[in-house]
Amino acid sequence: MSNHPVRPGRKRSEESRLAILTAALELTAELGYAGLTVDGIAARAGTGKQTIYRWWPSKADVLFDAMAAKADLFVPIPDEGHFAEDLRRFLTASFALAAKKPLGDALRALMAHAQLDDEFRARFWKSFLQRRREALGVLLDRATARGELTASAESVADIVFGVIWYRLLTDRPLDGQLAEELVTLLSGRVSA
Amino acid sequence: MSNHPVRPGRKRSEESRLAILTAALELTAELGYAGLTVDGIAARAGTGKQTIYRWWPSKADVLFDAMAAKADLFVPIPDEGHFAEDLRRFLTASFALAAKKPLGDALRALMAHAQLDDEFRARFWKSFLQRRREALGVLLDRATARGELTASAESVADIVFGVIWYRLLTDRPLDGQLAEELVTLLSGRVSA
Amino acid sequence: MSNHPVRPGRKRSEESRLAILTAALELTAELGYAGLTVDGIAARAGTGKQTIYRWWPSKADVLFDAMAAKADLFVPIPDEGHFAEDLRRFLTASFALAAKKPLGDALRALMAHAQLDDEFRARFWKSFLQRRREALGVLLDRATARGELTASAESVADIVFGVIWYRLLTDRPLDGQLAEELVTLLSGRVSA
Amino acid sequence: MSNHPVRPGRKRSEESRLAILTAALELTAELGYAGLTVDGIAARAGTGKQTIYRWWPSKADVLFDAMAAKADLFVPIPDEGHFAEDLRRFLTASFALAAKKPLGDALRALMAHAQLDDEFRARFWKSFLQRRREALGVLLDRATARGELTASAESVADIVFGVIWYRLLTDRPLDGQLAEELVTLLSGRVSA
DNA sequence: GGTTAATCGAGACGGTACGTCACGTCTTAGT
DNA sequence: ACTAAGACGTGACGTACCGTCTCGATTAACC
Repeated sequence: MSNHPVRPGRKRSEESRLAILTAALELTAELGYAGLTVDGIAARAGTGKQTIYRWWPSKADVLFDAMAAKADLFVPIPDEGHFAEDLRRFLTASFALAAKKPLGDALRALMAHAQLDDEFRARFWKSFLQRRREALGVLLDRATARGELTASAESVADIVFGVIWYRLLTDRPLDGQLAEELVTLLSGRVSA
Repeated sequence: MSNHPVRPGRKRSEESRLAILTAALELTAELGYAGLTVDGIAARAGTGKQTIYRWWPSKADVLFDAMAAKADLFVPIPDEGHFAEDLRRFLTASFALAAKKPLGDALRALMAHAQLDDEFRARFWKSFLQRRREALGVLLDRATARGELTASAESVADIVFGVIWYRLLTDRPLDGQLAEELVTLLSGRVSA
Repeated sequence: MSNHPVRPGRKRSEESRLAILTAALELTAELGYAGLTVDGIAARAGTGKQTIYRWWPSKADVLFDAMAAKADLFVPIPDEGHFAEDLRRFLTASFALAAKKPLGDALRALMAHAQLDDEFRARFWKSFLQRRREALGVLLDRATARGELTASAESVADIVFGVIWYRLLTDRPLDGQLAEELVTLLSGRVSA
Repeated sequence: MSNHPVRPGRKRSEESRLAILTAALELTAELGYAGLTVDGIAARAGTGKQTIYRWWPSKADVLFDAMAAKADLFVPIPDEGHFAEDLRRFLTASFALAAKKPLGDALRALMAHAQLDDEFRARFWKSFLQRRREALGVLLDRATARGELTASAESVADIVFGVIWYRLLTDRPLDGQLAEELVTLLSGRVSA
């Protein structure tokens, strides 16, 4: 009944898995995503290249796993009673995530890679972008139920993530003022 | 008085320049940006690779020049009397641009490349992104003067371009409904 | 006890090695050394260029190995009892070697290459020219012991190889008459 | 009747001709023949590349002309009364030539180039090697008339030039002892 | 306890594209 | 006609990574 039928043979090395993820993150921080190579990861991790190719389809997937392992990418937002505060918290958490040192750069790189590799694009959408939308969706559903939204949930999501990604990709910081203006605009409330 | 003092030597070949730009655009359409190579451009254009490297720093710059040569990237928006209509026209023109066949894909690729190449990122910002912001800026200045804006000009620009790029990069179409919601939200007016 | 401690990793491909040597020799015969390129060898051999660069420092080294593999470059001369006959046999064997079709041309090319590449010059001296001198040295030692030499062993070697190379490099055949005159002059004997 | 019919247009620039020859010699001395390029000569000489290609078939021909302009390549040997002394003087003059700093290296390079370029090989033979043989030929004719030769004139020439070139090409100095041994061997005389 | 099978590190392999270099030719304006 | 300057098409260079393929060794489940 298990989907992990007991197979003979050596088990996957947890040590190698971690070494690879660590190496990927370190190398991205040191050389940038453009300087990240599978050979480089393998060398740094003390691993064979095959071990990487066996478990990840591309170096972008390695990097994504590495990020997911090091950071909480999907922070839940408790119900604060009204959308303005919910959104403020969501934005604050998201801005903090993007500002974290190797994280913002890595996300930019993954979004870039997604434009060049159709298969990764699909995986990135499903495993990250869509899940982020769903996290925001929880807030939007609550707001919709309360009649607090000034635009369709779909558009609000596109505005929120659009602004975040646009600032990230154009290398401009995500500051508190922007958050407040978004809250005001999207919740129909004046900020505190 | 001329900034082109007469220099000796053979003049740059206009024929080669055009052949290269055409080849770059064709190959991007046929193979995608990932399949675009300098060797490929040179072969298709019937030029030497050196001729490409002599005049462009990277294949992304070639592609950008090719796009700029084929499409009007900076459409001016006449004063329609109020911001809602100005913005509607700006969005319609921008959405149309992004939907044009090889153009949207090329823009996605250039934004991606900008994430991997710092020098290109600066050039792309100056020669495209910033100029697009300035085009929108004209509208925003008019609206500010009339007191029509619901948020700071800076944030409005980030929202407009953020939504456009986010939809583009996540491969989802830019539809009329989105435009109307943006107009309503940002101009404080109910759409016609 | 082995000087080949077991190393991990895939073994060097004997098949590729042979294909490269064969291709190098064929292409030299077909196009001349000037037309011999690493790209060409790799294409003909069905290998990657890296495989060539991994194992040989230059195309001249490839060609030398190819020659060494196909021909007996260092024929031993049995003791014939007196230097005149020893030398005659050495010359006959050497002349035959130089006259063999792709061999003479290849040797000319390698000597030429040695003039343009200091590192290859050193390798060519050690792996070919010096070993040829040592082969002749055996004969000269026997002759010295018997008191048959008309000049110092060093000078005799320079004369023998000098004449061979000079004729080769000036594209003039090495004929039997020359051999006889050398034998007479250097052994102090009248030829049979 | 003149073989220099008066032609219209600008005369060949003597200044450029000299600058090119000087540059060729300097660059060969500084970088070695392998580092000698037509672009380099033109840049150093302050000349267009076309001017070089108009007057010389290859960079080797430029270098040969440069050498010929700087050194007396064909020193005549006065009749000293007997072959031994004639030969000694010829060898001394030749050894000195080969030892002169940029000259020996340049000669090595030209001989090498001749192996890779059939047309240059023919020109080099006619304009240098053969003329050197003729210079020696004068001595050999005198010796033949006096019955002093120990081998055919042809073979003696091959031995003399063979030894010189072989030592030169294998980067070993031409010393006085070698000269004496050659004199002894070829003139049938004991050296002074 | 031997057999079978999956994994591991290492590293060689066939490829593709890179960005550079030098070639020899052509074009320009000027002498 | 010749010159300096320099852009051009061509083709080879040597390097970097790619993703795949042996190797021999190690580790686990199965018989």
